[in-house]
Amino acid sequence: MKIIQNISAELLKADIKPSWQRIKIYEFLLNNNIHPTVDTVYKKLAKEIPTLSKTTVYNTLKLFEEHHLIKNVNIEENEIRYDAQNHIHGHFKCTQCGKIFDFKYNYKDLKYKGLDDFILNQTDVMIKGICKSCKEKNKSN
Amino acid sequence: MKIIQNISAELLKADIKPSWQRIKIYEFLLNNNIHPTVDTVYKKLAKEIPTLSKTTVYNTLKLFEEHHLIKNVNIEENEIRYDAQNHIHGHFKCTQCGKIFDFKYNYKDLKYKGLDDFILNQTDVMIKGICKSCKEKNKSN
DNA sequence: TTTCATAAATGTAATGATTACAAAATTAAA
DNA sequence: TTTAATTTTGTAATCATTACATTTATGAAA
Repeated sequence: MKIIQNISAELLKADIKPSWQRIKIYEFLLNNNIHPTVDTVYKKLAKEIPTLSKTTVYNTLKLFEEHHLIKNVNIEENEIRYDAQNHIHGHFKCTQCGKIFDFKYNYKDLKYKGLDDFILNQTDVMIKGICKSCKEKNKSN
Repeated sequence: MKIIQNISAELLKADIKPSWQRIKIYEFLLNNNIHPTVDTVYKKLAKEIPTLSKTTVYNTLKLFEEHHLIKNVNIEENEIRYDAQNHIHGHFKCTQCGKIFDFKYNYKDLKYKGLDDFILNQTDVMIKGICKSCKEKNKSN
């Protein structure tokens, strides 16, 4: 749980003017590592900020992304999800229950062929499969 | 360049009845490793098959994917792309020119933490950055 | 060949996420 | 306070995808 002042300071450090909406949106992302969609963020915060517009959520999240405060995680086909975690991790999507799991991997050991003289800014490892819980559920049937 | 008979046989092997549309769509994917969108496939083939419907392209590509003949590559935020290559490779997206590059990586060395007892079906490595050509273009400015 | 049943393809309409845009509200500066 | 700039808001437009009903093609049986 980060307090508002810290959040405000982090926004400023990223060259983002800390408006109330921006603070609340960033706070939500920091306190909810659930790779939320725009709609999820909007619905949760609309309770606290009744005047909140979905366009604001879209604009704000895009702004955060451009300032490298959060990452755009391309897990689902049809919607953007965001992730505010700053440690390197991969995403596992269970194709049965739809849940998304974080996992760690040895990213330092990764070697690439074909990307000489390319600038690598963001690496994502995405795995699809069946999660433990679904796997066990399937066994019992 | 695969010939029609081979393509037909491959479809049958995947339990897919080889209709003319399906053959042409699969042929296009095999001969064009460009991670095409549905729209790209549709537009190219509409010239050869004037009656082709975009819905058919959607349905067919989904069918191919369900039968593990092709893969759904989640490179862009807003559209599905497909890949018929069967060797393991990653995708690099240049955030400047938008081009997508394939690259090889040492996938056998990848180790995961947090996915014990999970079934891993498909692993994707996606990198965003600046390609060599754009990097050099930027230098000269 | 004709008939019938099934599968595949087609076209249109609906959905839903995202974006464009202009107006309203807020903030900062003068 | 006045003014300008920034941020937020709401509505309308866009565009990829899907739903669905109709038409067409295919294949087997008579």
